[in-house]
Amino acid sequence: MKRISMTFLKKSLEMLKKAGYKITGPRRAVLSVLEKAETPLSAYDIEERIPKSVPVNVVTVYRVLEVFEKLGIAHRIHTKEGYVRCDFESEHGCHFFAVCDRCGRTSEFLHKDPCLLKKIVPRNLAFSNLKHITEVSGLCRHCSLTAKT
Amino acid sequence: MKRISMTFLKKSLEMLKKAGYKITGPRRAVLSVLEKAETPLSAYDIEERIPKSVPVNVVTVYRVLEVFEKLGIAHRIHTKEGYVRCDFESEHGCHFFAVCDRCGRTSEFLHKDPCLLKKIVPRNLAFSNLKHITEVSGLCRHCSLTAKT
DNA sequence: ATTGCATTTGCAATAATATTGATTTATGAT
DNA sequence: ATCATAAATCAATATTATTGCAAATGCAAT
Repeated sequence: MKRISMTFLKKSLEMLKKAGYKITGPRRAVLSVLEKAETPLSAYDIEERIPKSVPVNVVTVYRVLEVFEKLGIAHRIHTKEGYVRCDFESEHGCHFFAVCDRCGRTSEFLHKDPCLLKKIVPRNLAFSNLKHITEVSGLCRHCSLTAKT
Repeated sequence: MKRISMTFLKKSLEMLKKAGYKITGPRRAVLSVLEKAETPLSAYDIEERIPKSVPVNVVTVYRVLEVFEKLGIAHRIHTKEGYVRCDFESEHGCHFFAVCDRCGRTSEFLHKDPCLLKKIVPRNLAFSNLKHITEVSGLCRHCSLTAKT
């Protein structure tokens, strides 16, 4: 059976249902904003981008994002404050987000080697449960071409 | 000539001078707090730990930290909100901070391979100027032994 | 020691971000 | 169509961060 790539929205709704969460207006609205976003958005950013015809309270946005993060629908970027959608491309490997220091645009990618982090962290630190979602930062292609200094 | 390992305080003061910044009471006070800290501290945390005999305003702490981060004296941890001191152990290699998800204790370490990050980020992302200071998180030894679920 | 002066600090006000509890509303299952 | 329950809203408050400006401080030169 061939694997069919699903849209962010469709897959997200499916994940919500599966986890027993209800499909509500605010959740749809936030998904829709995340889907279009090119950079990480704060809860307030998201609130602003939701059509005023169906206003959603910021507090609600916070709570929706909390659920989304728990389910792996959205990821909270720390390098640059804000949330971005997850892409679900694969279940395996090491999950990374690359954040551009200049424009903030974020790219998600997977490294095929799931043990990569273990190689990075020195043995004597004895860290376990290493997070598979990690952020790195630098300059994206566009910004490194137009960079000054 | 033999390399002599310097204390955090001494080296920091030297760095400030070299960069043309003045050695002031608040700056000494913040350095002293960072030196003792075992976990990342917010500006407010730091303010609290400064002896009330020579109080330093939070706003000042913010500004001091800003300078420290620019000079590489302190590093702002994103995985866990707060600042930690830098250790200056070496100029080369890849700089990492490992943050414990449970207790927040932070360890700094270097990976001898300076190009490690380039191996992680896929070529087609074309990120340049990859930050040499990166954070990873997981459970430290102590916490993984006493962890529940 | 004293002076001059740029840098740094403190203060007050405000902005931005995040959290809570109580109440109302809307969803999904029946 | 009804109903139990999850979710959304509102208002209030907490936390974290930023700004402009007047006053104080560090430090180099006298």
